[in-house]
Order: sequence, then structure tokens, then C-alpha cells
Amino acid sequence: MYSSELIKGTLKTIVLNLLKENGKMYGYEITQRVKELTDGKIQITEGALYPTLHSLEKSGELDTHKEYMGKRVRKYYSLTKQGHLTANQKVNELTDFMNTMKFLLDLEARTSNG
Amino acid sequence: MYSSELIKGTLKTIVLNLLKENGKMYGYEITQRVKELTDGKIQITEGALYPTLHSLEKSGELDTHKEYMGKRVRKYYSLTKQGHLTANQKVNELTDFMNTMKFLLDLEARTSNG
DNA sequence: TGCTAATACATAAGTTATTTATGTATATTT
DNA sequence: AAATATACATAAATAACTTATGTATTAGCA
Repeated sequence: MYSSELIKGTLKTIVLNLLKENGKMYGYEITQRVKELTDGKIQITEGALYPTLHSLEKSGELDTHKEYMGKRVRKYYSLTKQGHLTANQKVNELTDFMNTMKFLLDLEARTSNG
Repeated sequence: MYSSELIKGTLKTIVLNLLKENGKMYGYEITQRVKELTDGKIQITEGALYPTLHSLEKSGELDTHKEYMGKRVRKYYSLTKQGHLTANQKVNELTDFMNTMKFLLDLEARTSNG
């Protein structure tokens, strides 16, 4: 597990990008998928995820619909048109940021190695 | 400028890594250096930096000494032995994290492209 | 059949790293 | 002389999370 400060600020990007690729997902599914894909290195808690999903829905990035598996309900989320734009922006920004950070770190590494 | 949430959690790593490479730096110098190196994309505010420096000093990562330029004082920071260890850890963790994030993002990009 | 763990949602209080605002003082530029 | 840059510092407010708690259904196991 990474220290929690590091992961902060990337949650919306992760969620939007997952939804962009998978079309629709429900909350619990997102937590499990991220855990799998990162070998447990990133574990999204429900206390963090659900408020984020609600906030993205409220701001027009996500649509929802419910599906019933017997008596149990799943709330599926999918991107709106605006959500697609935001997903792309967020991913681009994070990629750019990581390149900048890598430059900062590599630059220093290079000067120290010769 | 990146959205502030993104940068959160990386400040200590940036500071420790800069000090690792430059031996010693003072606060204002750090803000200017980061701004230069990132073409203004990352701007560390003093309200964020100084408390962080004080906290790193308190926890034994940093040593300080003052130098006077005429009447104006500069407070120089440098890594302790512990600070070197922490700097390496932090940089390794951030690198690892960025690789994981890149995998998450690239993986999705790949599945969508074919 | 009863117990535990997993699935699936939700919210609320507390924490913490920042942002924003403010303050002091010296040095430089216009 | 006034504005900007250098250089430190702290405190209140904010926002994104963590931790804790709650409800309910389903699956697995002894």
C-alpha cells in the first residue's frame, strides 16, 4: 500500500478512466477492480468512493441506473458526454504531471550519477 | 498549473529530493527552483513550504543553519542521515506509484485501442 | 441451521495537508 | 518614493480523504 497522501487527488481520474473503458460499473466493482489491477497496492475505500461517485453524478459527469440481482441492488455508473471530456482532461493532466515529476526526479538522479 | 489535489502529497518528496541533490537550500530558493524546473507548472506556496520544512526538521530529517546576507537572513536546510534514507524511500515510493498509475491508465488505453 | 465472510449500498465525524490571508522586514528596481 | 522582489513566519479556512458506523442481502461452511 502506498501512503495515503500519494493517492489523494487521483481518485476521480481513476474512476473516470475505468468507466471510460468499461462502459458501466458499480461502486463495489470499482474497488475490487482497482485492487486486482494494482495487486492490492491501491485500495479504494467505500468511504472515499461513494461520496466521489455522488459528487461526479451531481456535477453531471456520471449517469446511473439500478439493476436488481434478486433482492440485491447494484447502482451502475456510466459517463455522460461531459464525463468523457472530463475523463480525457483528467488523464491528460495526470500524465503530464507524472512526466513533470519524473523530470524533476530523473534530473536530480542524473546530476548525482554523473 | 496542475490542479492542487494532484500535487498534494508530493511536496515532502520534492523537497527531500532537491536537498539530496543540492546539499543545502533555503526556503525561498526551493520555491523558485521548482517553479523554474517545471516551467511554472508546479508553484510551491510559502504557506505550504515553511510548515513542511519545520515539520521535516522536527522529525529529524533536516538540519538548519542561518546565513546572513547583510541584514537579511537565509535559513538553509540540509538532509540528516535519516533524511537521506527518507528521501530515497519517498522517491522510490513515488516512482513505484507512478508506474502503477501508468499501468492502470495505459492498460485501459490499450484495451480501447484494440 | 446457525455463524461468518463477502457483497453492496450509505453517511457522518475526525484528520491532515494544503490554500488563502496576513504579517514583518530588507533589498532592489522604476 | 513607491512598487516589486526577497525572505521569513503563522493562523484560519477548506477539501479530500480516513475511520467508524450503519443497513441489508447472499454465499460458504461446519
